[in-house]
Amino acid sequence: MRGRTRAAEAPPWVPFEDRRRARDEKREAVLRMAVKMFLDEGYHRTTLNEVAARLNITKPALYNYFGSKEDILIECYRLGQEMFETSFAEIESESGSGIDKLRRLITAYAHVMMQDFGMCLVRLDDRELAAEARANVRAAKRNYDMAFRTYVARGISDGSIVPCDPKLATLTITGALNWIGHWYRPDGALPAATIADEFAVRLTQGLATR
Amino acid sequence: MRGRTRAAEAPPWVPFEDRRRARDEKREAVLRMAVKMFLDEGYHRTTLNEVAARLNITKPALYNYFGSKEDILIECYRLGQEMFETSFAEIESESGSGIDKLRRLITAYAHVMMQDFGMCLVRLDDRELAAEARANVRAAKRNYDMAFRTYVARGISDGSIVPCDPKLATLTITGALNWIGHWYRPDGALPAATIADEFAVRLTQGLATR
Amino acid sequence: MRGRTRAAEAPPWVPFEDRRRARDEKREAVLRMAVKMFLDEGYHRTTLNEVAARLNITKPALYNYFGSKEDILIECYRLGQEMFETSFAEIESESGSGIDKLRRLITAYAHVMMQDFGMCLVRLDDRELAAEARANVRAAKRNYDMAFRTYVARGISDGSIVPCDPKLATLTITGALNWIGHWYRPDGALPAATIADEFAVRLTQGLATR
Amino acid sequence: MRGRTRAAEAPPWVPFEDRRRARDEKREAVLRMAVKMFLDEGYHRTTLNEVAARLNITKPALYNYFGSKEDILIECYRLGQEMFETSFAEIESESGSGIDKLRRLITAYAHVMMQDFGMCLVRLDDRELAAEARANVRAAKRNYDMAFRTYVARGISDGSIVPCDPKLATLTITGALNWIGHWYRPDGALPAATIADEFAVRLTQGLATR
DNA sequence: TATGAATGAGCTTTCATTCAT
DNA sequence: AATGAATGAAAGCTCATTCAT
Repeated sequence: MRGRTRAAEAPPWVPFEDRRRARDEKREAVLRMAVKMFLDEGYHRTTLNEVAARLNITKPALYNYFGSKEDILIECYRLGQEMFETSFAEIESESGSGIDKLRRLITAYAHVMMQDFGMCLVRLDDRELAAEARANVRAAKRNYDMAFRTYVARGISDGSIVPCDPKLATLTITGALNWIGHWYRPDGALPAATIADEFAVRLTQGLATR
Repeated sequence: MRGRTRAAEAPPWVPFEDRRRARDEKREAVLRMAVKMFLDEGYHRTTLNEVAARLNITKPALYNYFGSKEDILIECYRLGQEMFETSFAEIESESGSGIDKLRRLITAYAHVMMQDFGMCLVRLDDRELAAEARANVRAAKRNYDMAFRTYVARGISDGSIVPCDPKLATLTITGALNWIGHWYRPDGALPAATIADEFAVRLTQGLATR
Repeated sequence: MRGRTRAAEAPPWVPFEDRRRARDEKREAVLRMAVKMFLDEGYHRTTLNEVAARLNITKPALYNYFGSKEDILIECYRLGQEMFETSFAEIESESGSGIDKLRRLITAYAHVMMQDFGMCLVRLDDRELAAEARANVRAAKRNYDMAFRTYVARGISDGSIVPCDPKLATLTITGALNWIGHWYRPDGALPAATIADEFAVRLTQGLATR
Repeated sequence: MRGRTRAAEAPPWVPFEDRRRARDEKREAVLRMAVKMFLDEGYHRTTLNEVAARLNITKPALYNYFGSKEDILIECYRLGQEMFETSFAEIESESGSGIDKLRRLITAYAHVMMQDFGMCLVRLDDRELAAEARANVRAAKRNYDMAFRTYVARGISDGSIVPCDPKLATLTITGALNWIGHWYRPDGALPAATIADEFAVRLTQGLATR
């Protein structure tokens, strides 16, 4: 009865749509809470009980949104990877010399590294993941490294970067960038944009021709 | 014959000394195995049972050498800290311009970071430690950062380093260095000395005046 | 039909109430089983596994009702103390001469001492408890002793008890009473009421004036 | 050779005797320390390590004197029983009316109950013992109870004690006496002799004819 | 006789996960 | 969709006891 009355008042797909949206919002809320707690306390020391409690729900309710604790972790990684990959794709689609693109890549990478899901990739331990998911994550990380290396190599080719070993050059750059995830505090003295821009300058200082 | 001769030559406390030495050696063996496994598998996923099994002893035997799992972890950190601090003290005692000492610090830090106990400080999670030990470790880490910052500042003063913000300059250097602990493989293509020397050059390229 | 009728009659919170009641009942069942086993076998020798097994549940299920083994013990003591204190309060609120109240106290104390939770106070070892809980229990025990001593002193004042040292007089009385917890068997030859009444007579025989 | 020389100097059994005496003394020292700690901390919470440490020896050394922890406990009980039985035998061998002997028994029992080995029988848990030793201890305890009951009955027969139920009369007496083991402190305000004498008076006050 | 080292057995506690409702 | 309750699996730690020396 009630259902019909409602259906008459509004397009029939609205409740479903609403319901799905509500569901998605809750799922996201779980994810945002979980990532914060994973980063704060570590994956192992974060119990699902505590995650649920902070969301004012109970532990089994989480299983409506995720199949397992590991699934939550996988999703954290996935969202982080998405952020990286979106940034990277945009840079790749643009034109510019090797050094230009390298600088843009550094800036973009730094920005992602200062967000919860982005820093997951360096702060959380991918050995928590089962083989498949772990392989996936590691492949992604390697790809990001390769992106840096590719731009360095391109810069050497097009003369915008001084001749050097792209592998070693990249290792210092990505190291400095990844470490951001370990010290950055959103409420700290340094704003994210400053950090990102400074790093782009500093990390390419020795590489640029001129 | 030899036995007798020895007995005549050696002081009577030898057996005790032997025992103590054997004990110390075993303690160290535990530690070396533990640190390897902590680094390989993570602290949480490494069970004392497995550590013991790999040493061909049983779990409770470990308690002859360490009071708790956490004590083993603390000792790993302590040995790492010792390595850093020994290196640092030597550099501090030498003379040289700011940039010189910074370079030596980078080389030394990189070397320690490529050894098991040294990389503990960045690979293991100090949140596993109870309050006191954790505070200790974090203070040590801060000190190391300060050492870098101090040399940069000194270099700016003595004109060997270009004027810049020591804090930001240091963040890229220590980031790149700390990250070594996450990618270095003793059996990899790059020898430790190469990495250390290259990093010293690269990470100061943009800082040196001339 | 019946379902509906019931639903109409009963308030909607009944299921919740039911659940809570069920929960409380189970908690009590745990407690009753635990106290029996603690008394039978001793606290240390009673494992949570055995407690759980006798209740046809598993060990971790116990942790739904109690935070730790010690918490169960604390609760046993608390229930025992409650029984003593309820009895005592009632006697205190009544009127009567010192010897009258002493006799009533003896009877009441004996009765509590012949019940599981009551005899906990003398049969279980309060050194199993952590400092705070132990202090609490010991204070309670001292209070009970003081109640006896107070009534003896009062009886001496009002002339219903012959002059004597209240401390020593009390020590024989409470000793005899506390020991009940060590020999009383519910299925033994002597009914609880007989014991309580006899003790009230016997233990005051030498004290009453006339 | 050396043996002979020695044998010539002194009776051959002396060293053996000495050695045995030394051994016995050590055994006793273990026992005295153990009983103190069992009483102080409880049998379970007293570890052999701690016993050994307090004697400035090591844990396995204890096994030279006792076959197991339980053996130590058994010996504590045995020594306590000996004390009781010696006292009892002496009283039994004397003459006197029922009430006289009952009073002497109370005094003697109280005295034993105020000594370490004596109070073992009521302070330590005989369920720690394996079946045989436990049966032995329990039989002894029953015997002591029976001694009291016998003297009460004898007193009723010879007219020195008023007619009453010997079982119930005895329960108050032995209860008060056994409880001494739970509150007596050697360094307390009441001297042992006072306690023993007072108890003898008080606990028979209601029983004596005249 | 005494020791350091090792062991086996056992216990409490934790936690992700499942299930009936 | 959500809950309370329960579970299996596992981990760290303790301790009496044994053994080679």
